[in-house]
Amino acid sequence: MAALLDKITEGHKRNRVTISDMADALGLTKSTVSRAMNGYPDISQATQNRVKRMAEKLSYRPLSHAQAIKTGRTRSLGLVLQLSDHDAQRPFLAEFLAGLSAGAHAEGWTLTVAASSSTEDMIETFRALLRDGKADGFILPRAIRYDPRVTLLRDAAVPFVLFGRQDDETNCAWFDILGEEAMCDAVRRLHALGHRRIGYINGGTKYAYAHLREDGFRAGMQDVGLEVDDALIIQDAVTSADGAKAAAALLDHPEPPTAIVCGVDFAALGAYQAAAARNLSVGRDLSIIGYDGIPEGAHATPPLTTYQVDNKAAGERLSSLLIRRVRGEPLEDLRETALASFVERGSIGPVPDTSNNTNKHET
Amino acid sequence: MAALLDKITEGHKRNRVTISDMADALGLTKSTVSRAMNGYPDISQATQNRVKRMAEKLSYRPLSHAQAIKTGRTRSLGLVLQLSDHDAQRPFLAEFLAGLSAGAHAEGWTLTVAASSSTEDMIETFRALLRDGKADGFILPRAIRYDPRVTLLRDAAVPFVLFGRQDDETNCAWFDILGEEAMCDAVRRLHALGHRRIGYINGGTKYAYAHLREDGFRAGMQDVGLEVDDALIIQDAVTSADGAKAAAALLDHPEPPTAIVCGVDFAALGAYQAAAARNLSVGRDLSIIGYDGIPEGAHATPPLTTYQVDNKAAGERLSSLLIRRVRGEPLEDLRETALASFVERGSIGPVPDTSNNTNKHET
DNA sequence: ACCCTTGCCGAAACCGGTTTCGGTGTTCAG
DNA sequence: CTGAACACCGAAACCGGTTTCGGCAAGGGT
Repeated sequence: MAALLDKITEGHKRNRVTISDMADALGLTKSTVSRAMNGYPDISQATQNRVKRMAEKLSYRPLSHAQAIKTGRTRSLGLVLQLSDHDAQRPFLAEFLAGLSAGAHAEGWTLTVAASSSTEDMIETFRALLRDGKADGFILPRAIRYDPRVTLLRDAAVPFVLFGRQDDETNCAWFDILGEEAMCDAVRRLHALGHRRIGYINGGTKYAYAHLREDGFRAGMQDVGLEVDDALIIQDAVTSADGAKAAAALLDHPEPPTAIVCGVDFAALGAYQAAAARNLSVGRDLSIIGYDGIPEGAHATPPLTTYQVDNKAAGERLSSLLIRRVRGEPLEDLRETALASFVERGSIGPVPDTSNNTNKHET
Repeated sequence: MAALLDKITEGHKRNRVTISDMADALGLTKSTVSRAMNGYPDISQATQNRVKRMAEKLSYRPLSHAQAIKTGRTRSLGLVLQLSDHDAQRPFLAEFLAGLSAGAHAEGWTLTVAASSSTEDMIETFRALLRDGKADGFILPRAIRYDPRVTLLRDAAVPFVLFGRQDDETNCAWFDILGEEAMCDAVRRLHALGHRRIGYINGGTKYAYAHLREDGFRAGMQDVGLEVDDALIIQDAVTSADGAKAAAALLDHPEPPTAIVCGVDFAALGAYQAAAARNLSVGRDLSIIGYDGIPEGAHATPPLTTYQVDNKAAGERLSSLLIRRVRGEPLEDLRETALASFVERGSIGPVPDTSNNTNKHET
């Protein structure tokens, strides 16, 4: 009889300890246990401790679905990916997810992800997740300048946190890596190596990061006292093909740059091709600095000097921030930045001998 | 008064239509509505239709958390990633997730993902997700030969579906791409081009796919009447560095192969390097075929001939299979396969002139 | 005409929590 | 000594569903 019962309960719900079990074990009522678990002030400290110790002992954790039906919150973070994004943030995704998951797990939260193809689709996806209470808040990767997701979620009064800074920063929580500092630093380093004509290949201008990085590049140029030649700035290179084309344009300039800073590593790798096509040796004839720290860069020849961003750490921070946001902390306290770390490899070097610089192609 | 009420309800739960609203609108009770929605046989067909039409009209969807508390199921698929995996299935992840998400969304399900670093961690992650009812079943990417996840989940009587085939196929639902067919086909094509000495660089032998693909390679060799020289088979190359080393070993063989088949594209790209280091022109002096269809392959010089797998479609199929599994369909009906599609690019060609084949290095 | 199915649905309990409301027992001022 | 304030907890309603149980009416057999 008892065995039969065991078998039945085992099959479906494995003897999970419920709040009633807790109440029985403690000689209290469900309501008291609930309020103790949630730290309500009208439960004495002594009782709270007693309850929490018992929870520990019985390894009781309130079932999030059960609470959700009353509270509406389910302790889960939402992430909707956009495949149309350039390369679907491919290199980052695994690490980024790992970070998000780790940050969520640390607080006992989970991560629900959805993918969308179009922007329309994306909005619909948000709506569906919200309507079904599948996410208490969202992480918004790859901030766009005037991000439609932000207006959508803000109107719906749904918590979110941006990865990247939006134009209208004041109204959101965000985490970002200071790409502009990296770009600025890149210029300084190149200047220290003697470079005076420095080109810049920017990333996708629809994204917020591109503008920031360009600003950083310009700031660096100003710092070292160089004037920027707008002909040496090219926009919207996010793939290696884009980068090759952009670099080609720079190198075919009457006064070509001796160094190129790239907003994204893929573009930098494209620049390698353009250099090779012109018989320029990267690191000697042409210095290249990228940004992102994709693995392909390390395996290129010569290995790409770049600024490495820690996407796993970013994910962790974002999870943490969003959880705090859902818990009600004010926006102002929920903004963090981090720096990308410089990784010096073989793709930069001192400026080449300038005597026959313009005819370098014939070397 | 009414306005105040509106404001309050709006803030927290946006006037979601509940089962009681349905009951009122229809003049039925909650229980009838519930059973009608779930297609219970003791509700007349007429009433079922009436209820479902009304659900459509009011756009009512039962709240999954609310049902979960009684049923234990929440209409969500679980996916736990292992970062330790070679390159964390990096190239595939975005597409794969998109497919999973699409497949889930089509049935009104969602996807919750978690990441784990170690195997221990992974088991703990499964447990946590199950204990909190965050997933009704799991998708298990990258099948391992004797997969610990399989035993874990089978013991716990939790539905799952494998991406890839396990050694013990009879006990699971799975979806897989027939990599062995691709490898076999590769050999046939190379043979048709005149190649007689063909090397094989396999992927990670801990994974199930590697054994299957090697079998496919051997089967192809047998098909065309070639004997396999075990010295021309190298195992466990999953990165481009691995591939370069493996290919180097093959090319330094006294009787080097004129063609190399690779179990994974990354290894194939590594073989490019080994070829370049020996002044062999890929596509002329040495033919290379890969498998996976990573984007890097298309941009290599020459572009890599490979077998493209559609990871998005795979994800969709896996979601669908798992959902059916959770709904109770028997294992036997839940096995599907697909083929990778051959993509001919520049990395293969007719066998080079054999007269000075062994001295090719000096060319 | 009577009983027994069978089809169909309502009433109410239940799931595992949260929250409102109220009722004790102390304490402390008057 | 009384009354009010306060700290603390129990009783019960509630959230949005599912499920068990039972009741009623129509149909079918004798």
